[in-house]
Amino acid sequence: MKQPTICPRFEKAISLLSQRWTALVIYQLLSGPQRFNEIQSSVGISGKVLSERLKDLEHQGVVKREVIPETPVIIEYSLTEKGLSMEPILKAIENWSQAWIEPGSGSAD
Amino acid sequence: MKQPTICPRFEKAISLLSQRWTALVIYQLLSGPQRFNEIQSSVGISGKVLSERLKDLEHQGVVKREVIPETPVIIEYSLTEKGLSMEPILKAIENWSQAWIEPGSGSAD
DNA sequence: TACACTTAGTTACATAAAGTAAGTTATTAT
DNA sequence: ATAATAACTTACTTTATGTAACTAAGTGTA
Repeated sequence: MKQPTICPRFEKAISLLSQRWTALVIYQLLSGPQRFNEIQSSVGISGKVLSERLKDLEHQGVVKREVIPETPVIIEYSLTEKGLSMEPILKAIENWSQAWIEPGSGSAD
Repeated sequence: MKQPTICPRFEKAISLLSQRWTALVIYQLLSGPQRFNEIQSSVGISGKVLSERLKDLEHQGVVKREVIPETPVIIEYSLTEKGLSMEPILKAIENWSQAWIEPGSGSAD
């Protein structure tokens, strides 16, 4: 049994961010709207999982999917207001990583 | 092929925080040194995974394990300086969750 | 001393999540 | 018509988590 000593809203936010790849995908989208393959190759995630994550993030109102009826049709993913508001979190992680993680070591991939 | 558009230090920090339970354990320890069972019951993690996480966090210099030779012997886990310096991250998540997550809904995990 | 209880784990086995790679549908370039 | 690209999906394998029982050391009680 879990007795939530911890705030359920906080837990929910954590469980969102603790999903593998989610934070990285959001971070990537922070630099602007992007297409599926763009995100996939810059983040290094498999198509399968990216597709899952994007759907999930869409349902949670963090990411917006737009079909742009250009020449062949472009599908563009971007952050919603909710997603953009996570920037301070990602920046905090970035700052911490600059201060405390040494670059050279182990396996990042 | 993956081309790391993303800073390896940042990725490393993310992969640390994206491990299930890790952020919650650190958050919990932010409120002070605690014992194994205390963390386990407040976070709602299994002993097996907690043990793994704690070892991992120790290796990464985030958590410190201390054996206190009191009456029966107490094993206390606490954050190192590196661990304490993650507070802004957790606070940012907390703030975001207060602003953007509604408490009542679905499945947290 | 024997029996039960607590702490701090570990072990074995079951289920869920991720990775890999090939396949799909639509469109476009040659 | 053939090959290529974008955006996914499907099938199958590997890894991570969950569950629950078990261990070792110490303590409390009768």
